[in-house]
Amino acid sequence: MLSKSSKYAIKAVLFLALNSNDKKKVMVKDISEPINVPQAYIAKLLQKLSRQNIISSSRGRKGGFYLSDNNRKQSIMSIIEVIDGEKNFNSCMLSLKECDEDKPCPLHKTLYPFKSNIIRNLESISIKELALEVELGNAFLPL
Amino acid sequence: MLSKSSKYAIKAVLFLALNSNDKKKVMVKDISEPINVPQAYIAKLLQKLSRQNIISSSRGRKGGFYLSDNNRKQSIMSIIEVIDGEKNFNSCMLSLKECDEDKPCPLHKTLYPFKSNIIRNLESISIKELALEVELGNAFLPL
DNA sequence: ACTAAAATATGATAAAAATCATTTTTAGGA
DNA sequence: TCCTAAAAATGATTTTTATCATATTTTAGT
Repeated sequence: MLSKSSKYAIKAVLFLALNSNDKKKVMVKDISEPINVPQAYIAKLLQKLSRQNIISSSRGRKGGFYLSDNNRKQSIMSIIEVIDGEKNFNSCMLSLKECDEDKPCPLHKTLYPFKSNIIRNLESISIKELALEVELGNAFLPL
Repeated sequence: MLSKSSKYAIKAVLFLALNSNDKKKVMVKDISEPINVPQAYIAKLLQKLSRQNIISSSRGRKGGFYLSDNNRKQSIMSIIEVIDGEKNFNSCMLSLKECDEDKPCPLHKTLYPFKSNIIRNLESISIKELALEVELGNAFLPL
């Protein structure tokens, strides 16, 4: 469903949402350790997200990654799109090229409604909202 | 979501549902071509399915793959389980080891209901039922 | 029995995804 | 200005997934 990379990225962004702001930057090694993802690997993902303005970064001394207020307004889907390139979600369950309401694959009718709801949710939930759930103790981010 | 292998396998099984029975066996090359999957590759998948009694086969002259009446009663999920090994579906959206109702990951609450419905559907739809949809012209199996 | 046609088994190769290592650029502080 | 700490860039390696190739067994027909 989600690639490992997307999962890592979401975890890292949530970690940043909870532990950073424009005054308080966090460097990769202090992100990679608590979320339990190899440092060099998460660094690459963060750079990609930063280039697409999903997260912010500054380099050099006192540098690090962080989330601005604007960053926090982005949807969870935007993270996935940057990392996985949206292909995964929008494609047919059986990977038939031509699969839509008119010419649905055998699984389309039963599964598409659910899938489409998942997509809609991921598009509508913002980083900020999701982080709030963790702050309120309604959700957890272990390992 | 589904691995390429699972998708191939489902297509092949549906093809067999539509084009074979215990009197009419089909050999790999006559399956691989219409469903557009490399012959040697689909052969491996079919062998795996055959070993787990999802489909039937007989070798030697006049041999081939086919679906018995019992085979057709199997669920679509059973195909996926044989090929992918069920890991993919039952795991948390963020791959956290500990993620359940008590200690949900941030995406659990919003997405689990949909995912769980998808799983339930795949478990309840039989091969026969899905093939019927294609026969009735309600669903298509192109490419 | 023999042969040819089929699945089955095994292992090799290729492609993609994930991980690791090294170098370069940038910016703050002495 | 120069040193150092950080991200950014680049590219190499490993692992997993997908694909290909070859040999082995089984079975029907002669």
